[in-house]
Amino acid sequence: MGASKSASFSDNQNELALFFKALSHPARIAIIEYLLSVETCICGDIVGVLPLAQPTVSQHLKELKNANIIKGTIDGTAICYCINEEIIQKIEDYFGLISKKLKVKCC
Amino acid sequence: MGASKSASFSDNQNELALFFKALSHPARIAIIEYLLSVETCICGDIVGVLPLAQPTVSQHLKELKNANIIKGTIDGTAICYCINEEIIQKIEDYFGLISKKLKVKCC
DNA sequence: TTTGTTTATTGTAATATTGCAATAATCAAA
DNA sequence: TTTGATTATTGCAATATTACAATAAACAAA
Repeated sequence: MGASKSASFSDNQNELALFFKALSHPARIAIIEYLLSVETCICGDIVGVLPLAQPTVSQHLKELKNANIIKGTIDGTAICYCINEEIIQKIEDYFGLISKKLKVKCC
Repeated sequence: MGASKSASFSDNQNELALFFKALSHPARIAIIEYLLSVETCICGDIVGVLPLAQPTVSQHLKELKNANIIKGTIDGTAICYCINEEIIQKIEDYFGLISKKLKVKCC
């Protein structure tokens, strides 16, 4: 074997794992940090910012998009990428919940 | 090629990516949820809870430990596992920071 | 239409992850 | 010391990820 036994876990567990998997590469962290640093969402220069070839960057962007972490809309020849606020809020809440549970229960 | 070009990114970006990688598997999410659900940190029955063989669970626990997400201390024949509060707080803060930036900048 | 610019897709090689049987290691209790 | 219980390690097969050259697709402007 070798494939992940995702069918053995709950939908919620798989969903969370997929979200974190999308963030599990430094290039994708760098993309998010770049999107946060620019003043506008319209940004057609992500390729020039990263130390990776264009097809590789395109692939990483696709993964972030599939995971619903960024949104991309066509803007002439360029693509406008934005961070999806909703999902960030959702994850912040998730860790907040964990924190709250830990404060009560941990030794 | 095919290996991750981690040397091309900052220490902080790599560190974050490694943290998320440790959470990028449903079994490891399940382990964390289980640790949160039990009333005490002393828990030698994680293997029985997961739909995976003992060596596989042991491997997942090792990865969570390496990522500093859980702490394990020996307690007789069993191992006592706990969630590392510090790192959870750190990540909660990270997403909080992203949220704050988004509220100001996003279109 | 041709050219230039930008992003996506395909194909492929290198590397990493996942899962588990077999086995080892550790330690408490008989 | 032997037995039983629990966790770790090793070795290997199946699968997934990463990176990029080559190429395609889409579109604006000359």
